Amino acid sequence: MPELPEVETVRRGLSPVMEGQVIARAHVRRPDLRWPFPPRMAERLEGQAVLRLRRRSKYILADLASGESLLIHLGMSGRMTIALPDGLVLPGVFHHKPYAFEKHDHVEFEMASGARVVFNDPRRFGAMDLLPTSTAETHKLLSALGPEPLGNDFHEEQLAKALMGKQTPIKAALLDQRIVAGLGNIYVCEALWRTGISPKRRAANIGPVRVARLVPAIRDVLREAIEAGGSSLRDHRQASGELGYFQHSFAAYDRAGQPCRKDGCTGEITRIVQSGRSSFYCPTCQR
DNA sequence: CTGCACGCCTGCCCGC
DNA sequence: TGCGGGCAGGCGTGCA
Repeated sequence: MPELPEVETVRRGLSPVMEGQVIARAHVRRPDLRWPFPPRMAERLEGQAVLRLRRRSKYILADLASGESLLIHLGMSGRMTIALPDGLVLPGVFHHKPYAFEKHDHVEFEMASGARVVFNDPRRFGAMDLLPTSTAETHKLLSALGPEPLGNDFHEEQLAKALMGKQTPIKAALLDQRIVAGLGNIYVCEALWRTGISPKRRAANIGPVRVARLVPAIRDVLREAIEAGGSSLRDHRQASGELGYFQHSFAAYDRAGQPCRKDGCTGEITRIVQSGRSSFYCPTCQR
């Protein structure tokens, strides 16, 4: 489900109930998600203050006072939502409702304030792990990640170098988290539409001018999506439980058969399958 | 090394 | 209404 904008939306929503707050109790209702939880996860979380909530790519990291960090991945269908008991008012937290157990609520953090943070994930492709904060970047899931697309390490030279010699289609290259970290199927489709690049084009065969245009296109689409609270197709919810609404701004993704929205283009958005995943693009203006 | 298919899960939507 | 097939925002593994 969630790509960088959805994860960032969730992180921002959780921040007022978690940052600087203590996890009083952790309820872990099953032994695993995609992988087994780390040993004694609940005990290692209980009583810990959350110093900071960070995001790296599609991962959320909660830095704890113990010197450990809780790593959270939402997989395809994961949600983290806030529930507040009746009458509890916290600054910056809106649209809450009291907690009522729902199917697939696998993990809950009961904060000392009384707020609950609920991790729900029907497909269980999500993950949690505990790792030393000081060596977080060497964690197996994080060590090979490329630059943050909204950070300073993502720029024209970096991208040109990463795409150099790559015979794979640009669609697959941009989904490769080692090249740039955080894009998924939706935002790759959208960024390629914005730059007029066909998802089928070999990565190595994109000229320097178009590589340069990809950088701001990727940044813009991610920033706009974060601003809109992410894209809600099936699963994504903000931490408040509200939908995101960037899906109404899609130009390519999930628009098969509909007219291309580019000025002056008379093409129609087409769905193709590349390495087993849908790509949506306009064959007329994306070359 | 690269590129790709597959599996992990559940739920939903569509056609019959 | 029921049932089977296809599809879904991710990602690690294993294969050629």
